[in-house]
Amino acid sequence: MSKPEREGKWQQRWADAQIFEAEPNPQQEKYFVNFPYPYVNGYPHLGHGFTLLRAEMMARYQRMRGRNVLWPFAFHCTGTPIAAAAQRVAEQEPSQLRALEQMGITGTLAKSLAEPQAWFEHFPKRFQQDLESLGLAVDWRRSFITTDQNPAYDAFIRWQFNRLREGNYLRKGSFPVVWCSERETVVGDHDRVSGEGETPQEYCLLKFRGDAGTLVAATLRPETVFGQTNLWVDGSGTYAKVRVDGEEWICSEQMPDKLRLQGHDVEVLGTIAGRELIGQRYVPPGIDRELIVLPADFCDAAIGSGIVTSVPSDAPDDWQGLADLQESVELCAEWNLDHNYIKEIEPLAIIDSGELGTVPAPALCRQMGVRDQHDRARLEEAKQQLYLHSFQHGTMLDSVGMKCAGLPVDAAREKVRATLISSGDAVRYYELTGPARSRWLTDCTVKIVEDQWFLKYDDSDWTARTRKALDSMELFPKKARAQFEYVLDWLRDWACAREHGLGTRLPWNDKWVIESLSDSTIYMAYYTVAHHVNSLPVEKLSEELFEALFGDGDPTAVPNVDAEQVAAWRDEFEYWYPYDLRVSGKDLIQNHLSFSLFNHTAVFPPAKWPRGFAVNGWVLVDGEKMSKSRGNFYTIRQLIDRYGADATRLTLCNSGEGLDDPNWEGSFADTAGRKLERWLRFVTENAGGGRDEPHPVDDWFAATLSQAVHDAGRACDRMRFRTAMRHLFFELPHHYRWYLRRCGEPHRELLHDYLSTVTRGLAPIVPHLAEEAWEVLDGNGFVSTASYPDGKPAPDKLLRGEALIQRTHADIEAILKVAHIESPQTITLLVTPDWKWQAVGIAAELADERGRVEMQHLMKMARSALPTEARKEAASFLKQWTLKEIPTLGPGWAARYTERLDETVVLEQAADFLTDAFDCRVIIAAAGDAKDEATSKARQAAPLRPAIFVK
RNA sequence: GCGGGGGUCGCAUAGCCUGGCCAAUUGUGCCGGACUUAAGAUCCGGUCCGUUAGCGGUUCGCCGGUUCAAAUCCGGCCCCCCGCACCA
Repeated sequence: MSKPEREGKWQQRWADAQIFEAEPNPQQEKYFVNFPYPYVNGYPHLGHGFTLLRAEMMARYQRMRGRNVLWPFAFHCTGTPIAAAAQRVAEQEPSQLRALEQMGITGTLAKSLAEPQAWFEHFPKRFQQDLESLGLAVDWRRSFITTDQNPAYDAFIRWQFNRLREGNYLRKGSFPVVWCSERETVVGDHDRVSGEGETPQEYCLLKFRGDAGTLVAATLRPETVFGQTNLWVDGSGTYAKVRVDGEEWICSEQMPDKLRLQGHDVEVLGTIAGRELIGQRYVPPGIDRELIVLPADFCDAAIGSGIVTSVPSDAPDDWQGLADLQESVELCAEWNLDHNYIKEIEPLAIIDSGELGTVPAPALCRQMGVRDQHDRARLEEAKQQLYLHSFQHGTMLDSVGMKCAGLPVDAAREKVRATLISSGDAVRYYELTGPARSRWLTDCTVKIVEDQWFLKYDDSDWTARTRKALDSMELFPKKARAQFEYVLDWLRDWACAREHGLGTRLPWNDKWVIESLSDSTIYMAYYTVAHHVNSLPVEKLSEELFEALFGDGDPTAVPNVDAEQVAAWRDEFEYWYPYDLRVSGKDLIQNHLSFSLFNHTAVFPPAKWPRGFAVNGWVLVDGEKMSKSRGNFYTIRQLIDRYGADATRLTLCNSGEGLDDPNWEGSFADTAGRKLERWLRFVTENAGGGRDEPHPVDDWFAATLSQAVHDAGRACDRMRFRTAMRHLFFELPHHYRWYLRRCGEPHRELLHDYLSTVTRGLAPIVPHLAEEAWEVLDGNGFVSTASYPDGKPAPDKLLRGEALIQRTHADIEAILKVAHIESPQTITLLVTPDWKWQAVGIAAELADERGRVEMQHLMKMARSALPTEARKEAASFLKQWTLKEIPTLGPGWAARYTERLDETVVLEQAADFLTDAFDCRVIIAAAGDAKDEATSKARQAAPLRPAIFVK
């Protein structure tokens, strides 16, 4: 039977037997594992595969540990990507069509994808097919999609948000968005013809008060107010006089509209020429002196307020503008400025920027050879460089105010901003990070949405409770905990609703659609009853139903649904929930997983809080990031077609564990299938075989096998499946081969034990192959539902004798190699005399915990304890032993020498093996009986290390 | 810059918490041998340097320290990955 046929056969049999369809069983301990539902705008790929498989292996492992396992799966459609992609298909956008084509989607199917509906139908179906082909042990009955396309799920999410609102976990606030004034709509990335990725950026709008009104200037660096020396305006431009929130402002003519969008009360009063402002004096925020208004050509009335505050110490533009004026009497005269006064303006040192000094802008301008204020390229570069550098390394000098002296720049920035805003000397103001143009060909601006809903992740009580939930969770790997703890504190309020895209509408205001990271936080609870409620008609999907299923509701109060039915479903939720494990990539720590935890502590009592998170790195392909442009992007389907499901799973399992990025190795994948076939052949050829008589080395292999299984089980408990796989699949065969070399033919029961153990141990990883092997072994039922093998650590004593043989074998090989002896005639093994054991025992008693032995004391003890004839040799032996051997043996060495091993017996049992191995006579003798040339080697004999003489 | 995780013998990985049986696991690649008409598969051996007796030398990002003893502990530096959000 071919591999695909075999894998298909088992998938069919599992489905027929419904072994993965989870039903509550109060007698049995449950285990609920899940994976963040994937966003279905493509097919499952290698990246999904790795994380997914970890959940899958855990599900299968826990089932074999006797747990009743729930492992469900669903699909996420909320948000803008699918809606936008469908729109683009409708518009026949070439890049979108190409993307589909890359996935092999053309013709009618491609055409149909102009409707989001078609995406929901096509991709989840294919996802499921591909994952079934991979052999996933999922209960597919519970599958669903999100958004209002699915009324039941939709109702569930509405229930969740009602609960959040009742619990006061939501607040309304303002939030900046990218806006098209023409269409009066939010402009997402997908709605732009240029400027994708540009976002609103918060500026600090500074107010400068003077006779003509209040000049306003936007800055990203409020901490530099201490270094202001003047103001800049566009002398040839025209400014607007505007009444803003009761104050009279002077700003660019574009600004009133922007201010209005940002929630200010704006009335345009008239205009004023820039020229008129020049030479006037204004009182700046943050410092205590008047500033003069000067002309500058880099002032652009189209950006911000068209007015710029000047900090020549730290802003290259400002320095250069000032320098240009200072160097030109004519220029000053042109603007009616007193050149002498201008010349006296000097930059003020306010920030220590490390190697760039305390007045970095002039220095940098000179160093880069900036010609004048029109040398834009150099000035831009200087600005970039300086901005980043002082943000990262800068410290405020003692000359600054507002208690900022000594603070790092980023901290000072926050402090100054907050101080100025609260004193009314500045206001928050937003501009885009760069120009963006909408699909309707309008330039976008920033609008403050006033009634934006937020989840209050910043709330300290909520955070504290969530932190408590985290404390009682199990994390895989444990190392991830620090990152989680940091994130819970760091999270701020989250804008949880959108005016566009797909999703569930806020129950109390259907203008808002719940955002995709907010409708995916507690839905794991929905899995517990999904197969019951998915198909319910709308009239049964009441608030009361979900309150009775997941909250505090009364089952008898549910409209249109039988109370007993509701109670039964509630019992299922009670049985399965909380989830025991959620597996994802480590990038979700900072949003999705933390959100999930927050929402659980808001909606559910502590008994229903999540029990475990597992996170992992992002899969690399042969050491490189996977990407379509590199040509190393693989879908699960492609991998299965090329390697088969089991080989794909084995390679994924082998690619890594822990937080490091796992690495899919092509060369491993190429040989994985062969390795698996080899195991199956091995099982087939050996099932039922073996001898019945015992052999001395049987016990050793039995112990080694048991130890390996024990280690593998412990590794699986910690989700270290690669470690487990390596123990069972790569290391055990080495031991088995040694075992065969030692005894020729394996013992019947032990052989069966070996085959059965490895087969079951591999079942979570490569289930199809394991089923096939299990059938060959006449196993009971499916291996998928068999019990994971048990093992225990091997007793040292059992390993010691075999270690002696292995060591001796290796020593002989080394000697033959180094001495260039091709075919030895006789190998004599000279077993150490009793008194050496005794001597080692004495040394062990005298050794301190560092392994040091007081030599004089040792010799004295040895003299009285050891037989007379040995005394002469004992001195040199003990010296060698204590100085040279002990340090290399490591701590705990003494234990291995306390119980004497009868080396003669052990070696004699292995004599046939050694004779065969080296194809020569092997003599075992006491060191004291050494004859002829062998005598010279006899002295080397030590406990557990016989002297060897080769002839 | 901030938070987190890393850097090991061609490549990939184990070991590090709890220092010493660590020249260091396992896979892959490569080399040699057996089997085979051959290829493939399989099995055996080798794969830091040196070595005519089981040994010696030099290694675990770089520099320094602690210790009888450091891949492992401490300090500094360099480099890589993830995240720094309102997006799935």
